[in-house]
Amino acid sequence: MEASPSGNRIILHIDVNSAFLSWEAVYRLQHGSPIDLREIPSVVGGDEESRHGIVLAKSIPAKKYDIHTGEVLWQARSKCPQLVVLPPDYSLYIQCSNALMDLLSEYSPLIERYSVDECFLDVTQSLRGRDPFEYAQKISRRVKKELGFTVNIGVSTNKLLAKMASEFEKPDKVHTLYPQEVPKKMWPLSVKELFMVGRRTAPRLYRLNIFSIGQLAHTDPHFLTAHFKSFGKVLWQYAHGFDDSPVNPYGSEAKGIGNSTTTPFDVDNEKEALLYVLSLVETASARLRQARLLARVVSVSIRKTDLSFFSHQRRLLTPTDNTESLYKVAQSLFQELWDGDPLRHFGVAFSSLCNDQFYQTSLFDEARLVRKKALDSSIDAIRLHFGSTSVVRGSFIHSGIPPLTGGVREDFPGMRSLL
DNA sequence: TCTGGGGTCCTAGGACCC
DNA sequence: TCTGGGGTCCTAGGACCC
Repeated sequence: MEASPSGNRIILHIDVNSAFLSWEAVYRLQHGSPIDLREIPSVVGGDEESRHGIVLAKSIPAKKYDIHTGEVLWQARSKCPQLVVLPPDYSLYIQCSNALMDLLSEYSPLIERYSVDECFLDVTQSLRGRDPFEYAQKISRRVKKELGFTVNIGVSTNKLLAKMASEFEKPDKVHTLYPQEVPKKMWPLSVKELFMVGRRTAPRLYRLNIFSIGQLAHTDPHFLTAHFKSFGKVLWQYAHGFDDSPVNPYGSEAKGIGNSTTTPFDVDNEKEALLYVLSLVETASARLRQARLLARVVSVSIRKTDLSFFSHQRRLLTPTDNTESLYKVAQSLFQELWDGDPLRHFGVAFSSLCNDQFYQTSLFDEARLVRKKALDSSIDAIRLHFGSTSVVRGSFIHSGIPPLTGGVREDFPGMRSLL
């Protein structure tokens, strides 16, 4: 293994243009639809009836109507009455995502899947003297030809700059953002365009008279740490384009597994609320077992009708993956958390995970635990073979509440908020 | 007319220990 | 009659990413 002549890495960031929407468009074209959704104002959006009605992805024509991802659908429609709204089809998106990752892995084994529609590729060793920009263009053309959708590719010497570069002009574009190009290409941008500057940090920076990424880069880092603590240093480094995080092909181990849901109607009684908590524990604990992990921390979260958010968590004496044990903790957490106000959202999450090979139990309750474990495995196996609704707890029958809430999906590495 | 669901990381404050 | 200081662990909340 030899380093590139300059000692620099070459990193690509590949980002599918309007991923969910492009994938829907390609699928429909392949199935005989005369319309390319990418060419008309269209969005993929959740179901409004059940209060999931937000924009998940938008076409470029929809963007011209000032429609944003995350916006509520009725608002998007008021901006564009002829807007076409499609329901999401996650299994299709996973297939498209996998196809893309398979194709890209041919260009380097150092591929890190950052989300369902984004990845980093370290091509330092695979370039063999070729020009990185042309190499990226070649990859991009092949994706378009073989998979039917377009990507943006950012080219640079680290992940941060590659990611910033892929955000430049869209769609179907390759951009470079090498360190020497930072003053010209990145510093003029608004500070809100910088990775990690979100809806809360941007206004705080404006109040400090910092409006462009260049101004942020030229701010005394001590001044930034005084205002933002350790995050101030991150902001300053990112504004300069400094980042030495590696492309990690295996992703890091999961730190937490959780499921949450917004309910179709406000929940105002404990019985119904606990059924939602149970249905989330069922799916989240099945994911835990599937990943062969045990949890030491259980947390329960709720959102009230005014969208205020609360959570309680508890550390267990012994890690477990047992549905019943986890539910008991979740139940008590919910009871100490809830003050009786109507709720619109529930969440259950497990963290402080450890490998299930070291499952240790006291002799006292070993027999009980073995039985519980056997029950979980049988139920998991039956659900796997006969469908997720083949075994349902009696308490859910006629309750109007789905017995399993939240997906037991193929595991994607979680999104890192830092690179 | 209220905004999904999956994550990661950081921080403040309190408990507790020596 | 007055309670210092350092360290660790835990919890709740808040920021960010897609």
